[in-house]
Amino acid sequence: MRAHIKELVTQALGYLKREGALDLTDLPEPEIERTRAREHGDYACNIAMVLARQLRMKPRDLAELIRARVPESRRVEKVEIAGPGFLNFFASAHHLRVVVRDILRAGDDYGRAAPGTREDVLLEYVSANPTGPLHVGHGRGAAYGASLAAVLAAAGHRVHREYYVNDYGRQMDILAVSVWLRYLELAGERVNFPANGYRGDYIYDIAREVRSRHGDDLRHTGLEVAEGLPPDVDQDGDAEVHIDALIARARQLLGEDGYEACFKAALETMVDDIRTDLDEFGVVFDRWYSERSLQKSGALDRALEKLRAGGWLYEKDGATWFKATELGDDKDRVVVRENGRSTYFASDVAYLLDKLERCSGTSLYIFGADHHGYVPRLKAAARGLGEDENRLDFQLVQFAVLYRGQSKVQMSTRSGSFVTLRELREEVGNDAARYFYVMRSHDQHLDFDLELAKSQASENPVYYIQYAHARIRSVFRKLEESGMRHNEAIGEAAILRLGTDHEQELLRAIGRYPEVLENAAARRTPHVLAHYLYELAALFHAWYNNSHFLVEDEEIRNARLNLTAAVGQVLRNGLDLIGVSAPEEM
RNA sequence: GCCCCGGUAGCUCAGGGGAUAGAGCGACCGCCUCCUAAGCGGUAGGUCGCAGGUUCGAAUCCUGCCCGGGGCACCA
Repeated sequence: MRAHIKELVTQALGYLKREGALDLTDLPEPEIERTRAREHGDYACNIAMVLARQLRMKPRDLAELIRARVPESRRVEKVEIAGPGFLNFFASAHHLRVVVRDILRAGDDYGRAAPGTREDVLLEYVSANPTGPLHVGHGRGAAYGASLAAVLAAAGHRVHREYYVNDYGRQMDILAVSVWLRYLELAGERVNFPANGYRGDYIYDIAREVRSRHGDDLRHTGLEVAEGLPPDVDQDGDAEVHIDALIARARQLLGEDGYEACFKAALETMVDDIRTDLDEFGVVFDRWYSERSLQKSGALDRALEKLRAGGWLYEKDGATWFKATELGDDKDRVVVRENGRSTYFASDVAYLLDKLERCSGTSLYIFGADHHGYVPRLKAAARGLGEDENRLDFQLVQFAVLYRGQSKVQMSTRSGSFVTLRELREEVGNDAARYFYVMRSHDQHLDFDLELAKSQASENPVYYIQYAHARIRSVFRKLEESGMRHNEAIGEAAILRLGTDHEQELLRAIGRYPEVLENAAARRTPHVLAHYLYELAALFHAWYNNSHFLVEDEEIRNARLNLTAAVGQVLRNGLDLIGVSAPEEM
């Protein structure tokens, strides 16, 4: 509809230009926006105000000139001039009628653009280190990423979803060693657990697993482990130095195979756990991309070679550096350390190159707000690789703070007493969690009220929306119980009899759905969809309370049932995109 | 110090160049012989952080300042 009106205005401008009434070389593209107030019609165009100055005309006079040339359209009832010079378009009854028909015909596809009508998007999200279970912060990134991916796909993008698994760096070694030490502990050895080790209970679970698989094969005495190691912080040493030495000792005592056993057990257990967790949350990926595979495939070397060929690398203090500063970052970045190991950033560059080669469109990153420092260095990397940095899109997800009523829920990763995503899901349910995570703009801090999320009352927006859907289903159940049938054809023919304010509002609202999706996709803001669904539910509840559907008059009854079915369809389609179920009854 | 996000009703937040700034919660007042009251209707409540600037038009864009949150590793 929006495109249609834009076309009408463009044609009107074209006529005027040909008639010589407009002294313009280029015709600007008219902007068509949704009106807010009912008396302003359905769509408004501000073109007269925009052009008035350069044409030295009064906006309202110009608007009148344009209005007189707007072609007739079945979908437009009338065009009015209002305020400082707006052209207000009123949708015709015919248009509203077509909306209901389109929704009922398209069903689950209503609002969905054909795949490939927009550029491809490679979306990476969550990508939490597999060193522990996901916590509630990851949950927001997961819910946001999954909803955004679905919205983008619905808007016509081909979307590829990836989780980048950091299975290479030092943190993974620390995890492996933590598992091994717990394993020794379970075997009855006395070992000191390092200050920087992973302390969560899940480490014991993995250790038990390793023990059941390998028995005492990996066992060494506490003395062998500790002998000659530099002191940990609690003995006035350096925690980092201590744990690095511990990793080296583990490698030495266990040998390549034994060490790998601990490492793999830890990695696989954690990744499986995360995958299951996300799966249950309705968050899925097309590919789990291993950081280690970048080494094996040679992608890492290739990326570094590409940077070197471009003259963006140099050696200093035994390390290899990337000249990020010359490409807009605020400091140069090490890619290969003095010890010969590549950095995490080097992997990032390699992964970036791989993404840009695989995806023709945009590579979209979803980061936690604490990672915003990555943005300039990745843009620099893209430029260093000779790629267009505009093919990268970074969305930063702000923190979520949990509340139980008025009081903040304390979270601390260090002590191991954090609230996991799983705990949150078990407490409030997947539907509420998914909705609450995306109901606020992602670049806004989120206060997540657990009590509200659990509440089964209208104050809880999730239940409110779901209840609207359940009510709709219940109307159709009642219909069958009273021995009546829904006749869509009769309803469609009589759709113009839907004349109450509530009905008109609902017709307008469901017709707006495709534009909501388009907007949510373009701005990467699935929260606008969450808001829209709430508004639609509110309009439905108001209508429901105000009128009866199962009336004697066959025409009115079926027309209302058509509208009811259409509203239910839109609610279902929208809820599906944000990963919330649309229950049949509650 | 530099960088990112924010400051809109008592609280949580929409709106991010347009026409009288919106919603939920909370407060107050109403509505069930009728398809689910897990709902609906109404009332009260705002110098859009402050000061300049751009514009026909600024909560919205720009600059500065104030306040809050986060980030600035040869960590991952």
